[in-house]
Formats: sequence, structure tokens, C-alpha cells
Amino acid sequence: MAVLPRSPSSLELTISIPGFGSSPTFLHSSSVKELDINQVPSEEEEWVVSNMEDEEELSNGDTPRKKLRLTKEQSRLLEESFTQNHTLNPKQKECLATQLKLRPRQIEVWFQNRRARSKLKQTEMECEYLKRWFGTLTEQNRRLHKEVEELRAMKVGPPTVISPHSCEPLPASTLTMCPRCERVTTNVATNLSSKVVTPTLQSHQPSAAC
DNA sequence: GCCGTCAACGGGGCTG
DNA sequence: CAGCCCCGTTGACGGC
Repeated sequence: MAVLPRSPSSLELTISIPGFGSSPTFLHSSSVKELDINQVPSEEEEWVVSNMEDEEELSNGDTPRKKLRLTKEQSRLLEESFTQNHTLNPKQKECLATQLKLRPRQIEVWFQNRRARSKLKQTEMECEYLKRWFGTLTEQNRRLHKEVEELRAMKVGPPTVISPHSCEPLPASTLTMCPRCERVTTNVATNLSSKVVTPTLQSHQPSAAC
């Protein structure tokens, strides 16, 4: 799983703009028209205006909402910056905002949305990978079931396994699998009547310890 | 008209 | 407590 880097960027602040603050009331305004940077869209900033006239106000006194579309150049620079750092420190944010003629809050929002898109893409890729893996396991499971059926059909007597402890053959019927930890264990009742079992093999009782 | 995309918002959690 | 981030959502817009 990829972890987004939080290291500082190499970008440095070189220009400061007086009065270019980001007070909460300023940022949380539902209308972007009152923001001075948005009143006169520069040639580098492209606005898509709704059907409402600029001067028209809504019944509740709010100004109509406009939709900002970043220009290709702005998007390119933001993407370029994103490849270097997935997060920005305040200086980098201010610097980018000045460079792109956007508000720092817009830079911040763009990076948040960009990180979200990255994560979504990553999740979709992981989903695809898991789907393929599931398909592979399903196919493998099918083949193993088929193999088991073929072995059962051979009817060559009771199957035996070699004990890893004694290196002697064990009747497979004496083996069971613990449903909790899925470890192969010996059947106690059967083992007691069998002389094949060696003392090294411990009986296993499923418990909460598994 | 529906749907996908994207900028923006609001709330909650975390941290120094 | 300010500042930041994440997350879910909203609203505007474009494409079909």
C-alpha cells in the first residue's frame, strides 16, 4: 500500500502578496464572486458562468455561484508540483498561488482533490488485482477438486501419508484438520488402536488457543 | 435528461 | 486552539 509522502517540497516562497490572507469567513463564503481575485478573471483563469447574470443576486442575498475551470497551464503546473510533493507546506502553497494567480485555499483544495483522485485510482487498481487473484484461486480450487475426485476414483486402497516425524506411513484416515487453525492433526481414538502412531505425534484438541 | 468530472464546501479528527 | 488533512457531499458544467 502506497503511503503519500509528507516531506517538504523544494519549492521556496519568493513573492508575498499583502492582504492576500485566508480568513475563515472569506474561505467559507458560498459565493466566489465577492472574492477580488475572481471578479476579474485573468487571461490565465477561465470562468464558466452560469445562466445567471453576474449582477443578479439570489433571493437570499447571495451572489450566483460560478464554476472555476483551471486552465491547461494551471493544471499542468499543479500536476508538476504534485509529482514532486503530494502535500504542500504553507510557503509552497503561497508560492504556487502567486505563481498561478489563485488563492492559497484553491491550491489547498486542488491538492486535496488530487490526493483523493490518486487514492481512488489506486483502490481501483487494487480491486482489479484482487479480482484477477480471485479468478486464479477459483480456477486452482476447481483443478484441485477435480484432482481429488480423480484420486478417489482410482480406488487403490486407503490412502496413506508419510509422517514427518517418524518417516513411517500413516493411514490418512487417522488425520484430521483443526477447523480453527487448519493444522493437520491425528485422530486420538484411531491412534490408540493403531500401532503405526509414534509418540512424537501429539493429539490436537481445537481450543481457543488456536 | 442522464451521467461523469471537478472545484468547492462543511464537518470531524489529528497534531503541535 | 489554529491549522491541516480526509471524507462525503454539493453544485456547475460538458459530453453523450
